[in-house]
Amino acid sequence: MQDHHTEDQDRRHEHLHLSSLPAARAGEETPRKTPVTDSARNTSKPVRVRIAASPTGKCHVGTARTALYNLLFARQRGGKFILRIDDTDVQRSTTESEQGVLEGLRWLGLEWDEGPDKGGPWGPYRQSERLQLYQRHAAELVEKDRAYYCFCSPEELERERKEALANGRMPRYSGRCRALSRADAEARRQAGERPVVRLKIEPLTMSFTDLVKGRIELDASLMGDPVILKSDGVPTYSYATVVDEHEMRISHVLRGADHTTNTFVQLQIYEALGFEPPEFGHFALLLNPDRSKISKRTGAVFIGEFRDEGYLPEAIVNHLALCGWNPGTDQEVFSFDGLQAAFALDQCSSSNAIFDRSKLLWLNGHYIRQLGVEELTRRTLPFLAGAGLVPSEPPAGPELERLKAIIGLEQERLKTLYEAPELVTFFFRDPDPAACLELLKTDRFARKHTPDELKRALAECAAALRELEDSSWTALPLKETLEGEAAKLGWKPPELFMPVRLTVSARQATPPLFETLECVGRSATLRRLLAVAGAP
RNA sequence: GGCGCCAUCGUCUAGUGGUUAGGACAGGUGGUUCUCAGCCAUCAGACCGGGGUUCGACUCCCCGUGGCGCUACCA
Repeated sequence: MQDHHTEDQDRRHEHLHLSSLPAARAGEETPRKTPVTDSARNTSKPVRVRIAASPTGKCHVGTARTALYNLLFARQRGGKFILRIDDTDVQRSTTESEQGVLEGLRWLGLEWDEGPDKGGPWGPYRQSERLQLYQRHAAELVEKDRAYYCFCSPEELERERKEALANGRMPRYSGRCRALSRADAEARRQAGERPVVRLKIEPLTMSFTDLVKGRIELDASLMGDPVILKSDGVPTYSYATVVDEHEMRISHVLRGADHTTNTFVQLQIYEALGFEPPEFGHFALLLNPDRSKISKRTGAVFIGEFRDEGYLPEAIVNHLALCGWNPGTDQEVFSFDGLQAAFALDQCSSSNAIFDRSKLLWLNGHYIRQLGVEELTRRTLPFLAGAGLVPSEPPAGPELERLKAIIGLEQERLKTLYEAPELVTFFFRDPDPAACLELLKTDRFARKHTPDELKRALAECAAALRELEDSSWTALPLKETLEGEAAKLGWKPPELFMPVRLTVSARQATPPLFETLECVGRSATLRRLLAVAGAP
């Protein structure tokens, strides 16, 4: 009897441990019939991974990173990447609110193979559209006596919880309704009461081998019986996820570390349902700069915000990849294909990482410099149009050529697309002469001479420059002319070049002066020089 | 409170008993240069604390401490 009980427990225990390595059982007398190793299972099933997104209306960086890791894993194994909407929280979920999440992922280039918008063999891909499935399995669990109806009221539960806390005990469900007979439960349901369904937790010492964190253990006897179906018939997260992972043939559940502990409840649900659990891997979380849980309070955490701030999707993907994973080499810059080749779960960090903005900014600048001028111009267009510098319909012909020249000049000083309008405005609009004059008084090079001397010099420059025809208004002749003027004045080059720069752009930093003048154009340059030279 | 996970420069991290503890971003300095940016060079900067184990610990073990997570009819 005793033996039988032990063996029974042991067997169940084993079932819950399918993912543990056989080595952990070394010395066991009777070897398992078919010892299953992680690697054996990995190759025996087609790889299907998923991102389970809450329809919160926005795509969170954490969600994006998890999606990326899943996608990379799927692609390198020739598997499928599935997008599922976990919208069982009726309060927060609206039909439109999933749109933001989809947009964010898509903008990053993290395209899914199956999802709510494109269907697939195991849909629907919204949990709210699968309620009957959960309810059916829940009824089976009650039938099999692995779950039971619980009629305890939320108030009652809350009171017990507080009481336990006050007495320093762990708050967990007492299991009172376990004792209810099936007949009583049925009668009360007929009478109109709306119970929840709770899973009967087996008080086992459990463990599983996490693909990124290694072996993790937990004593299930410390858990209370969890609700799997709420009184309104909607499943709880842990339960719905188990049913879906199974029904959708998910082979590897790769998700955030906030789900590590939940995994044990889920393993018990798999066991109760008679489903073989998938592999699990939990990624360490992304944190705020103060090491607190990441939140919208502390700056941008949504993909859409980064897009609006002029970040490139490839920079974000690259940075996200490096936040929690490393290639084991000194390489920092990765294309998506490069990531796909290098990514590995066992190189993923198991300690939390701060989402570092400055490194992202550097990467963004790097990718901007890498882009062809044509492509960079195309991507910058929406920002320029937003600032009213160019019409919203894409320019063509000479207009486009000029725009490309301008963007080309600013390319290596651009860290985000968002900065573009501010940097290039002066190519399109004359600056305020008064503002230029102010700068002439404070700039460290211009300061070498009095405002009157400067105005005279600018007027002379204008006169000299006027001699250049439109056709020879290019960097080299411009350089020769202005160098000649500086020599004539007996000034060091910067003492003249800087005032010219300030006069033409009202900015202390611009691309190289002569290329800049070329792009600003003959008439605008002369007009601006004269405006400041003749300013009061 | 209980349980789980984690702990190397400011940040992301490499490192698996013996290393000048390496790289990248950010910061400092210098060079290139008409400014800025870029590029190049260079400097500074870390093993949470305490006990063990060991000839020898960043590395292994234990205890603290700290962070994060879970402990819901949220996901």
